[in-house]
Amino acid sequence: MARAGLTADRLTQAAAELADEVGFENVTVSALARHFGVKDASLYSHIRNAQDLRVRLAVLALAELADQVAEAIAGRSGKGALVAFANAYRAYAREHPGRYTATQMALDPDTAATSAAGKHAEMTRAILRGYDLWEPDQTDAVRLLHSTFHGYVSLERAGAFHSHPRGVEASWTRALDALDSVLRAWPD
Amino acid sequence: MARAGLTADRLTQAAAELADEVGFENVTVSALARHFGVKDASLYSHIRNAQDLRVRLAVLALAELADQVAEAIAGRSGKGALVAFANAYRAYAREHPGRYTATQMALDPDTAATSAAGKHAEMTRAILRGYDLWEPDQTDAVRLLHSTFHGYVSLERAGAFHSHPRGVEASWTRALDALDSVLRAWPD
DNA sequence: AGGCTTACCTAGAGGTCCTAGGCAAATTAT
DNA sequence: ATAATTTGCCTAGGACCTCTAGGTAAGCCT
Repeated sequence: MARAGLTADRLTQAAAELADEVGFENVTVSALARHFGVKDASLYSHIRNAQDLRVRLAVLALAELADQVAEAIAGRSGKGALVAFANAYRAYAREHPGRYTATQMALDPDTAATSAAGKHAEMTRAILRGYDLWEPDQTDAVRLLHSTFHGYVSLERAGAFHSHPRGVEASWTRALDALDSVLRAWPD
Repeated sequence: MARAGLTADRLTQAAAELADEVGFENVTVSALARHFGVKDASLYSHIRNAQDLRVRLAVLALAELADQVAEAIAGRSGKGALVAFANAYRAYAREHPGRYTATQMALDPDTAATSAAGKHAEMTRAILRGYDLWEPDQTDAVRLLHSTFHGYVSLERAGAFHSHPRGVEASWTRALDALDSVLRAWPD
C-alpha cells in the first residue's frame, strides 16, 4: 500500500484550491480526504480539527495576498502605490474567491500576529509615506483604506452592485480617486 | 398533544434570535427544532431546506436594518444624515451580529430585488440629496459609502483593528469626516 | 358528527466531524 | 541488514445535521 504522503502544508494547499473551486464554506475534512483518496480519519494526524484546517487556510491566504500586494506596490509611491495596492487586493479576491473569504476569518490575536495579518497594515502604512500623514492619522487612514477595499470587494462579490447598470469598474476608479484626495487633504 | 404552532415567520424570527446568540453559521434546522421542542423533520413543512431558512433570515435582517437606518436619517440631511446612517448601520451590526452576517449572504437577483436589499441604495441616495451629486456620480458615491460602512464594520468584527491601540471610535469618526469631505468635494 | 387540511410524528438514509485503537510502511539505530 | 521506533493511514463507531416518505392526530370547516 503506497502512502499518499500527506503533510499539513499539502493539505492546506489543497484546501486552498478546493476553496476557490467550491467555496470556502464547502472546504470540509471529508472533501479533502476524498481528494487525496484517503479516509477522513487519516487527516486528523496532520490537522487538529476542521477549524484548524480553516485557520491554516486563512493564514496561507493572508500570506499570499500580502505577497501580491507587496509586489504590486514595489517601486511606486503616492497615488500610484495606492492604486496598485487596491487593484492587487481586488484582483486577488477575484481570482481566489475561496481564499479571499478565508482571509476574513476571525483569527485569535496570537495567530493573527504570527501570520501576515499584520503585514497588511504595515504595507498600507508604506503607501501613506507618499502622503503627509502621521500618527494617529496614519492609523485612521489605514483603517479607512482597508475598510473601503474590503467593503467594495465584499459587496461586489455578494452581487450588491448588480442592481444598477453603472459600471463597477468606473465606480471603483472613482472610489480610488476619492481616497487619494482624502489622503492628500486629510481633515485636521 | 398541544401543537407548537409553527409558521415560517415564527421560525425565521427564532432563527434570527438564535443567530445573534450562537452565530449565523450555527443556525441549524436541528437547533431550531430543539428550541421549539419539536423534531427536525417537523420544520420541513414550513421551510424548504436549511438554505431556505438562511435566506429568509437574511431577508428579515435586511428589512430590519433598512428600517433602523430609515428611522435614523429621518429629518436629517447632509452630514447629519450621513453620520446617522453610518451609526445606525454600525449599531445594528454590533447589536445583531448573527443577523448582520446574514445580510451578507449572496441572494439570487430575484430575492434581492423583492427584499429590502434595494432599499439600502435608495436610502443612501436620500443622504446624497444634501450634497451636490448627480448621476452617475451618485451611484459611485452610494457604492463608496456602502463599501466603507460594510468594510469597517466587517473588519471591526473580525478583530482586524485590535492590533493597534488607537481607538476604534476615533477612527470611525475620522472616517465619517473623510467621507463627508469627499462628498462635498467630489472630484470631477 | 363527518370530512378536510395540516401540524407534527416515526423511521431511516446519507453526510460531516472526530476519537480510539491497530497495522504496516518508512525511518532511524544498531 | 536487521531491529527498534516513529508515523501515515486504516477500521470501527458515536454524535450531530440534513432531508424524504409516509403516518397519526389536532384543529378547522360545513
